[in-house]
Amino acid sequence: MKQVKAAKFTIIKDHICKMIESGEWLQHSKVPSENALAEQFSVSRMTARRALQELTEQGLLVRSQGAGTFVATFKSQSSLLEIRNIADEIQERGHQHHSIQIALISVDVNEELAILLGLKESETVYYSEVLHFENDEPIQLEQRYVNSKLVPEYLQQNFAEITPHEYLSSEAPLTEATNEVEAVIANKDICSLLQVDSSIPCLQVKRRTWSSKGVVSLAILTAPGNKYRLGSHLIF
Amino acid sequence: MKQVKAAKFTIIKDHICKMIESGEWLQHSKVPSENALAEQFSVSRMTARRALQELTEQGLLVRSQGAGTFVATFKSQSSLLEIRNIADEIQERGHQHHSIQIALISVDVNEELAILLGLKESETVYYSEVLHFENDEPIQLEQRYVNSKLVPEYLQQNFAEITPHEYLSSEAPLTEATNEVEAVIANKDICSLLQVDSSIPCLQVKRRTWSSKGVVSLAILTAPGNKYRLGSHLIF
DNA sequence: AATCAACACTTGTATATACAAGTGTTGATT
DNA sequence: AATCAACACTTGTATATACAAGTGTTGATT
Repeated sequence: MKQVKAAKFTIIKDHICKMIESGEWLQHSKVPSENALAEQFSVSRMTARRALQELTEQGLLVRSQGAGTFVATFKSQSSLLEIRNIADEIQERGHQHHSIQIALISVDVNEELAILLGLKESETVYYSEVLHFENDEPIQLEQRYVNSKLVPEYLQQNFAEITPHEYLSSEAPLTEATNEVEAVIANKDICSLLQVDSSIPCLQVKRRTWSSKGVVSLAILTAPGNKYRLGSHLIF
Repeated sequence: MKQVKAAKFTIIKDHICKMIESGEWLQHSKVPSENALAEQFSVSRMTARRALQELTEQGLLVRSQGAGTFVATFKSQSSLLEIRNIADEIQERGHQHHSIQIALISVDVNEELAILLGLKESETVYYSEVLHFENDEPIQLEQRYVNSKLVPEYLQQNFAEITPHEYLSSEAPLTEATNEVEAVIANKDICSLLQVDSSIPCLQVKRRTWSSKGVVSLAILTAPGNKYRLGSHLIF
């Protein structure tokens, strides 16, 4: 693992992200000014400015000339050039999640799952089931199958601390993903976890992610379709 | 209309856009370096850099430290980053479609529709409703509101021959789009058009498209969620 | 001919500085 | 009490400068 010296503006960005994600800085609260950050981190104003600027582009902050910089309204659809999965969006708003179960599964080579993950004979898969909350309401169920060859220590993670997505991103940098979106009526178990009536349509995203070494995981994300929207923004 | 003096970096951005859009600079061709642009436009390197930087974020250019800046690959970005709307996919398989109705609508400035389309006082909207088929089965309902200023001859088109999407693409080259995906229970009219039971969840995509002159159209695409999938593929 | 160090050129990060322009507060004037 | 000009503070744009770091070419050495 090559340790690259982090650029100064990323240190400031990380700091601000942490303050927001941890809930220390709430919606609409004022963020230190460029000059304040510059002094605090002993950098020039332009460097502090870059950190604020990039976070603004990512939709975490909003800025107003003369007035200052503020933590963005969490609800706002901020996504650029990406189909963001719902969990990612929640993450930015300081989400909570409960791990329901994790397991090691043996998969038959001919099963669809094995094909999707590109598994060979007698390879195994890790499975995790995590429920995501926002404001104490269940908002998304994440069922994830992970290639055990590529991420051997997956099951040892404490998914109360870190989301599967966060862990996978840190461990095996993702280079690519495919998404399939369906509208479904979820089964009883999922409905009861999400606390929705079984007649309510849900959005279901099947997302496969790749690292440079192959398919890392297949995530099945289910969310009530009336509560949450999947936004995207694209340029031709 | 207050005429604001354009910032220097936008002048450079506009110039580069024009060179690419006009076809003068082809895919992968080398773009002048920061220093070259700085001299050409009599600005500092940092200002020229900003123009290149922002166009890179928009996906028009790609940059490589040491090597230079190049015009991005046109096709790859769009197909990779696109949520393909269901009609587009059908199109590739030789689809059929029936026009159900077309109309001219007056919209109140305060209505959501007027806001979404960026309409001013007393401007009008064209409305079209087209049902798409595959193998003689209804597969998607397309309800589309079109800015009558930007596409004045919309209603004159024969939508038995050409799909609204095809026509709009030819008429006002689309530069940008936002999509919102929801899982919904469609109303009775839509269900009967799609020939599905009213308990079946549907995928509903709200897609707004822009040309360089503004919002061109708002399309509401509804499809049975169990039959059809919305696929996408993205690169981080 | 093959090798490779030196070099010119490119983008990336960072600083210090200047002025423009918008916002909200403070305090003198009415 | 109401008004509003002055002011401090904020973000936005722009410049000049320095060095880091990656790339591709050139030319001397082998």
